Formats: sequence, structure tokens, C-alpha cells
Amino acid sequence: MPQTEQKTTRSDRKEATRRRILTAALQLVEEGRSPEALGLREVARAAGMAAPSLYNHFADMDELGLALVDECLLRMRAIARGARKEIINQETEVALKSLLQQFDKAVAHFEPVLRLLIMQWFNPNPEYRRSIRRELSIMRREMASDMKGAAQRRGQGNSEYEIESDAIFSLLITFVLNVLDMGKEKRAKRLAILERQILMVVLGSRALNS
Amino acid sequence: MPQTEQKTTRSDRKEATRRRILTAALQLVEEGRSPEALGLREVARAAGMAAPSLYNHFADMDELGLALVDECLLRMRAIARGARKEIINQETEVALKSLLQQFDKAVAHFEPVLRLLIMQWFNPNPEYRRSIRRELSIMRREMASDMKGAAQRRGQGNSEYEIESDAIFSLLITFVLNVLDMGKEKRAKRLAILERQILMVVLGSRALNS
DNA sequence: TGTACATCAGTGAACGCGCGTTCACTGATGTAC
DNA sequence: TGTACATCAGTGAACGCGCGTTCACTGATGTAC
Repeated sequence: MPQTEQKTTRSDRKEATRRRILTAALQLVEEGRSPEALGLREVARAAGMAAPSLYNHFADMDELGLALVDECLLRMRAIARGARKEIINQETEVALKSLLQQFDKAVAHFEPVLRLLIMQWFNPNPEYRRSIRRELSIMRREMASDMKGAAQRRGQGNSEYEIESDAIFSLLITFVLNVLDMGKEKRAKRLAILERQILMVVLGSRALNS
Repeated sequence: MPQTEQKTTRSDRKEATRRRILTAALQLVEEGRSPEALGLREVARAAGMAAPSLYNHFADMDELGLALVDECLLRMRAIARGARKEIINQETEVALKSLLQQFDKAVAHFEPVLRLLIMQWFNPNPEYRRSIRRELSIMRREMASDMKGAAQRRGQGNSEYEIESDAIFSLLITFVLNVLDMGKEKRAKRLAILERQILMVVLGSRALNS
């Protein structure tokens, strides 16, 4: 076999298997597995291998759980970023409406993943909490800097982006918390309320800084 | 024994034991028991009785867990109500500051209970979720009606109490979520931010309704 | 009031289950010479 | 290039543990007559 072809080394294949495991686990989550989300054997079965094999890739179940949470977080952040980029140069009011619609869609679509993340947000094991808090901070910061950029382009100064966008972020989070377990109609109502509330924050922030 | 003295009937004593169990469990929570909060044997030991005895008072552990959650919720609501009553006829700005300080104190004091409630808020078993959501609704409503009363006494009309107080409620909740696991200094910062954010909502609400 | 029986809160021991994890082993893949 | 050995991902079986729960039993309390 010529050297130029990729010869898949042993560690390559190992890495691939690791990914297969995580992907399988993620799929289990997305299918809405409830009972404490993920058992060793369930994940192994989904990945198509014997249970003890997982230990070739993860020291213990917490390591797998943490890797999975990181995977979910990464995915969420990517989506959030994409959504914001798409919106970035529309009118303010219009932007808000369409951003919220997109947000609502995303929440509905990733409901099981979000449910997992929320549960792990308060996992007794502090490593989970740290991972999630770290990622939340990052998303908060990104959102704040985006808002700052948008405001500057509009020529509006404001000394409290952080606080303002942080408030909006809080509203988004409680929206997610409230909306899991909700039917379509109630959900739509909630979304309308959320929109009003964000407007309140935006207007209030301007009032405070004028 | 004369009939006028209370003769403690069998069911009286049974009821008392039930309360003893719940109290013991609550105390365990308040001491900050972490691992999934409460095991059958732990609770039994804390209540000073053999494990199987619990089954004379609760059909299974979920029933005990739900009773405990209800207990916690009741307590939280009572405290919230007390705090609001105490505040009810002060100046607006002053009221906000002192209410928030009290809120912060309460959060710190009941941190373990809050942690339990938050975890059960997303318990896979939907009965837990329902209990907590129901209670949250009640607290939201109570808060809204208090705010409405206060506004009317000040002669300010506002068609969106619900939405405004709901936003503030959301901010309070995320404060709690963020503040668990936080040190004193960070916590104080967060409280200051929260105050600004609530002001934003209040001002924004007035702006929207003028 | 006294007696005979029923009720039932509480108990010690044990069960069954599912979980994460360990172990000895296999066989294909990589390495050294 | 061929051979002998080392590595190591993957496996079937089993372990240990702690959990909620069941069971047969006790003894004090209540009830009927």
C-alpha cells in the first residue's frame, strides 16, 4: 500500500470509536431518553459494542458524561452563533422578532438536549456545573459583544451593555425553563410575553442611560 | 382518664410520626445532603426509626419525595409572602433595595432547599415538575397582584403588570440559579446587577405603556 | 369493668435488581530485527 | 521480506454494592361484648 494513501493507524481508529460512542450517546439523548439520561449498557448497545469496551475510551462514566455535556454545549453555542450572524444587519425591531422565532424553533428542536443540560446544570458533581456555567458565561459574553457592536453601528452609546444583555439572557433562559413541558399554544403565548419583556429591558436600559 | 383531656388516638400518633419523618428529611436537606438528596435509610435513621417503617406512612419513596418538595415549597411561599407584606408601604426605590437585600439573605439561608427544589424542577418524574411549576405560578401571581396593588396606590395605571412582574420574577429566578455555587463577593456584584436590571424592567414597562 | 379478639405502627432480615466496574482472555494490528 | 514478539481495542462473565422494597413477626393499642 503506497504511503500517500491514508493508512488508518490504530489510534485513528480508536479516536473514531470514541466519537462513535459520543455520537451514539448524543443520539440517545436526542431521542429523549429520560431515566437519568444514560446508562453504561445503553450507550454501549447504541454504539454497537460490549459494555466494558467503553473503558478503553473513558476512565469512568462521569468522564463520558462530561464529554457528552461538552458535546451538547458546543453544538448549542454553534447554533446560537449562527443565528446571531444571520440576523446581524437587519432592523432592530424586525431583528428581534425573527431572532425570537428562530430561538423558539431551536428550543423546540433541541428540547431533549436542553433538558439534559439543565439537569446537569445542577448535577451534584461540580464538574458538570462548572462546564455548563463556563459555557453560559461565554454565550453571555458573545451576546453582549454582539449587542454592543449593533448599538455602535446604530450610533447609540450605552454604558450598560453587559447588564442589559445579561438581563435579556436571563429572560431567554427562563423562557427555556418554562417552556419545556409546554404545549404549542401556551408556548406561543410565552414567546409573545418574552418579546414584550425584552422590549421592556431595551427601553428601560435606554431610559436609565439617557 | 377524663374525656376532656386529649387522648392521643392512634391516628394522631401516626400523623405525628409522619410529620417527624418529613421534618427529619427536611433537616437532612438543610444540612446540605447532596447525593440525590435523600435515601430511604438515611431518612429513616434521621427520623430515628427502622427503614421499613416509612412504608407505614408513604406508599413509596416518590410519595415521600413529593411530600418533602411540597413542604419546601410551602415554606418558600410563606417566606416570600412575609417579606412582601413587610415591605408593602415603603417608598418605591427604597422598597426595591431592601426587598432585594432580604431576598439575597433568604437565598443564602435556604440555599440547600433551593438546590433541592431546582433539581426536582426537572426531575424525570413529571409529578415533581408539576408540583413545582404549580407553586411557581402561584408565587408569580401573588407577586403580580401585589405589584398591581402598589401601582394603583401610587395612582399609576399599567396594563401590563403581569408581563412586567413576570419579567422581574424571571430575573429573580436566574439570580438564584446563578448565585448557587458563588462566593460572597461575586454574589454581591450579582445582586447589584439584578437591581439595575429590575429597574430597567420597571422603567421599560412605563415607557411601553405611556 | 373485664376479657377476648382485631388492628396496626414498628422491626430485623432478606430479596431482587440494576448499576458501574473489574478480570482474564482473544485476536487483529503494529514493531523490531 | 519474513518471523517473533508486544501492544492493545474489544469481549463475556462475573463482582460488589446500594438501592427500594417485601415479608413474617411482635407487641402495644383499640374495640366488642
